[in-house]
Amino acid sequence: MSWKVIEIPVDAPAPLPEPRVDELRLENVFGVLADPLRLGIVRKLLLESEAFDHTCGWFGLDRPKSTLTHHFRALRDAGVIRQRQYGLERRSHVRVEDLEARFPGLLRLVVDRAA
Amino acid sequence: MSWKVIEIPVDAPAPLPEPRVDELRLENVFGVLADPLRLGIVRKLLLESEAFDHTCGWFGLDRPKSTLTHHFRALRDAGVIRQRQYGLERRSHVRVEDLEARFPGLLRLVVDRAA
DNA sequence: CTCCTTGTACGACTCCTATCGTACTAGGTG
DNA sequence: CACCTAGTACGATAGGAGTCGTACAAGGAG
Repeated sequence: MSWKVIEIPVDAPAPLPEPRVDELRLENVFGVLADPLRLGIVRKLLLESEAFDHTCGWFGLDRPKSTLTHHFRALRDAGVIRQRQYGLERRSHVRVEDLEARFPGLLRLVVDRAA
Repeated sequence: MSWKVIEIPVDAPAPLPEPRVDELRLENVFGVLADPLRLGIVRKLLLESEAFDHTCGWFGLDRPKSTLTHHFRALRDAGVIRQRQYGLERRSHVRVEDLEARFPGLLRLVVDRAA
């Protein structure tokens, strides 16, 4: 993998409910990535995230908060991102290792061909 | 590629209207493959097609004809399959080379993880 | 405590899409 | 010609998903 794998501190909050690796289904992942806004979110996370994960506000998306909640929830339900609650903020990062293990090469497609 | 690339005779009918390779968009391909029925169609074509392409009836899908027309059209509009009219029949095959050129590894995911 | 911030929950609205019945067209066969 | 067959076209329906406003909950700062 050419993108950075995020390292989570051991004392980080537990992830919010999410599907296990063996529960990931290709139809669901395809479905959730078929939306341009969500594809852009995942792509930005893969390309620009650095040492840690990010809040919804970091993406600079010009949409109401309730819309963003909807999309981040969809991404988490499909198993594409992992979310943790840090006080006020809910931070997200792509489940790179899980997705790569189950669907090798998928994230490469997202990074290369999202334009 | 491990699946068979179909060879079309030179005197075959022209393909029905379809997007060019450079018009293929990842969101559209993801969207069209997010449907379980369509994912199954593409997977079956990749795994079981032999020397030539196939009619709608070959798939043995227990759905009305109008439903099948709808799904095959969606696959063609997204650029996943190519269709040619042979007299009465309309035969389909996956655009393996085009998809592999634009989204390398995508079809591998479909074949391996459609269960 | 009060105020601000981050994000959720709920509901409404709209649009898209999957499904299917029916009617129809085109090509092939006798 | 009549008849069958593969598939389209059209329309109706129902369910799902994207969008968003509003109200609300929880954490942090003063």
